[in-house]
Amino acid sequence: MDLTETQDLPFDVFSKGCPSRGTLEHVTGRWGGLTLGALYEGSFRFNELRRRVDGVSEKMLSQTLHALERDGLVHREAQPTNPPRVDYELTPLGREVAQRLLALIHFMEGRMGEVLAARERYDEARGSR
Amino acid sequence: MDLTETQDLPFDVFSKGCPSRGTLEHVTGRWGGLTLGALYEGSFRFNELRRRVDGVSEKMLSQTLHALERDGLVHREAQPTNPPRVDYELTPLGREVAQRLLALIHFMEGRMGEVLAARERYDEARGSR
DNA sequence: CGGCATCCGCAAGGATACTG
DNA sequence: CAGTATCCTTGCGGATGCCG
Repeated sequence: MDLTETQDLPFDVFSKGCPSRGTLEHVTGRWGGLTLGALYEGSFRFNELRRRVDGVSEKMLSQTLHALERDGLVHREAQPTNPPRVDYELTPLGREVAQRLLALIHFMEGRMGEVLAARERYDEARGSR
Repeated sequence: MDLTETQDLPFDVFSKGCPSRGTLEHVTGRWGGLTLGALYEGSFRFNELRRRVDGVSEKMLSQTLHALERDGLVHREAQPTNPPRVDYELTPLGREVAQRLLALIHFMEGRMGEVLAARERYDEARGSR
């Protein structure tokens, strides 16, 4: 698999107006990525997700889920019971996206030692400025 | 490779205070991802990069490059000539990160048809509201 | 050419209150 | 529980000007 090759696809994320850039931002955005990652482990209710994605506000989680649902990456299953119960899960497409995203996340987590070391070298070289 | 498994690493991006979340945001941020993607194709000068990453401002590109350099993902090679010449390229670590990021990007680009279709279904179902 | 310093508008996003 | 609505602050990010 040659990742170097610039494929001749109709959607090029490097072009300003391309809709793929918007979707990429939903996926890699501040909360989008963490939400997809959390949902990769299973189906969760709204407040369960909130606890899993540490730091997300109610508003942002709601907004993020709507965007991902609209892009066809997340499925929303609502039961009209009382009290209401709503479950979120990944669609097949969402699973494939999340898998690739987690590959990146786990890789980063595993190399944080190198990253932190690089930072120290950088900060030391430029001291305080 | 089981991506489901929650590894017992010292760095967990799902926790609020973890430094890995910051680095992930540099990588997946609005311009970070596109910059890494562009640099995957080779070494480039500042203004070459600006042209490749369509829409990025001078300030944001500069800021992005600094963050990535500090995290040890990008190497900056400056020649003290006149006029100055500065080349940017990925470090080995940066290459591995970019590769995983591009896997995600190219996958998304290839599935944009499905995404766009899902959006239409979503918007139609909820019509105007 | 390759930047940094500054100003500033605006939208992302947090806190809170309220609804079904 | 599962959200929506509203207010308000922060800081992202664009524009401009200047420097080595």
